[in-house]
Amino acid sequence: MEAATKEFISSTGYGGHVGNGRPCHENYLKPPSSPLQKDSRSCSKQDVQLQSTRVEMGEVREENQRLKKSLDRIMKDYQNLQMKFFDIVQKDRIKTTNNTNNHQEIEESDQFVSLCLGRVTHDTKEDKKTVVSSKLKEDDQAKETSLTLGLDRRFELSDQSKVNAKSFEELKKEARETCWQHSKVLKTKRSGDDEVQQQNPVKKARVSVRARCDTPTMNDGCQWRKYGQKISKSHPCPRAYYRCTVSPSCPVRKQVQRCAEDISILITTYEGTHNHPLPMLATTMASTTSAAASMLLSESSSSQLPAGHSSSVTTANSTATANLHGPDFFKLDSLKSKHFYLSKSSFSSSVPSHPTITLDLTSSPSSSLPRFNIVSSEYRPKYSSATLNFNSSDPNAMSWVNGFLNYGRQPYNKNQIGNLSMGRQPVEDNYQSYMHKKDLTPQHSLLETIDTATKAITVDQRFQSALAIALTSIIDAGDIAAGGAQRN
DNA sequence: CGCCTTTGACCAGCGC
DNA sequence: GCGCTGGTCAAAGGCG
Repeated sequence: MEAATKEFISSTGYGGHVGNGRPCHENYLKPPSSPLQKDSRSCSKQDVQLQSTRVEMGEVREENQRLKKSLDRIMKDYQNLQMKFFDIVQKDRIKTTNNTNNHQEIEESDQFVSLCLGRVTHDTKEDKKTVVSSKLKEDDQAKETSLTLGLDRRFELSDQSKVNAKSFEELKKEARETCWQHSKVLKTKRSGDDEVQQQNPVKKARVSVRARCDTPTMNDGCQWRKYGQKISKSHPCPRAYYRCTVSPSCPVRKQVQRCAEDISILITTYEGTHNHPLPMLATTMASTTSAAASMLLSESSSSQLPAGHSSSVTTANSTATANLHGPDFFKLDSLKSKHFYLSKSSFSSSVPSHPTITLDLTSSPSSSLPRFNIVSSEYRPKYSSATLNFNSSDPNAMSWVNGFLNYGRQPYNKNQIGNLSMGRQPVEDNYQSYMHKKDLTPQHSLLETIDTATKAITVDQRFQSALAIALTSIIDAGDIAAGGAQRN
């Protein structure tokens, strides 16, 4: 906060240093250089200037105090809103869970895919599945504090299948545990997966992230090892295949490819679920992709249901809600608002592929759309795909700078780049966007408060810079406190 | 020496 | 059945 104030002062030119770098009070306290005061007119002129500078300083101090107070208020409102929103989400989750249980009776062989990105508590499974083996429960408990990234396939088994749920899940688990440890074991695993595929031909859901990035890959906080590269005829840029190397058994993979139209845009596609703790940055990224995929999956499932039935992706949603913390909170829940982000008519396509959702984090000068709007969709049969657009002509748009995810306006201090400097303002914009769509009147006054503050912020660039630094310092402090600040 | 990237080969799925 | 394509393997070589 102090740093913000100082920066604000210096950037506004109201700084306490005048000309020679000495504090101004030193200037006007210093006796005139000439004891004879031969130029009394210039001296009085100086006095006037000093007086006016003093007055300005006083005004700036008051202004800074006001800004501090209003910033504090915004932060408190923000936290309150988080808590309220969390309550709403929990209630929604309970409702969805009930609907899902009803749905299970109707759609016996329905299958769904869920995401468990970020910090995950697996107890939500127990809410959904009536038949869960004790072994799996133990396994889930063991993983309760783990972090996962990627997409986790889950299968809603038919009643018949439920009878064999244990053996089925055990097969899956065994296959996962032995994954990539040995080539022969790998083939065993793949054959195991083949069994799964035969029973459930739906491919793994993917989350594709489009972002401007000047490095070969985006730094998403994870360690990756390149295991292949392909050049396709239809695409001028090669596609690189990476797998997560944080844990040898981690099944998560990603594909990285430059956009054909604009090679400055990097398209990263994630697939799979991390089975190991993740660094903070990766968790943040995971939450973002999780939210997107949750929406996709939610729509995918609901699109196959009769009207009136809610999505069967409650596992994904409830998992996601368990991860709510910080700015991701908004994204997760905003994305879950299917009424806003996806239309059911969108899901009709013709080319079979992985269900894929695209997060467009590129900033396009031609776009004036608000963030988190869908601008285009690449829908495929059975496996829905969608594109979320974070585009904006607004410089606050998210982007990858030097390989690091950067939310919001570029910080003045470039050292902050690696810290995922996710400014509150864009988050608040997202939140407002969501809230306006949902028309949640109880928080309306709070929204107005935030809206007013947001306008004030966006109008005054100097305040933006001061605020950005202040907020970044808060976030940094939080990261340090959490011991999770990861810089790669 | 271990880890990583590169790259040609291989395999499976899909369309014709 | 054939060819194309996406995805993966694994040997070879580079690098610290």
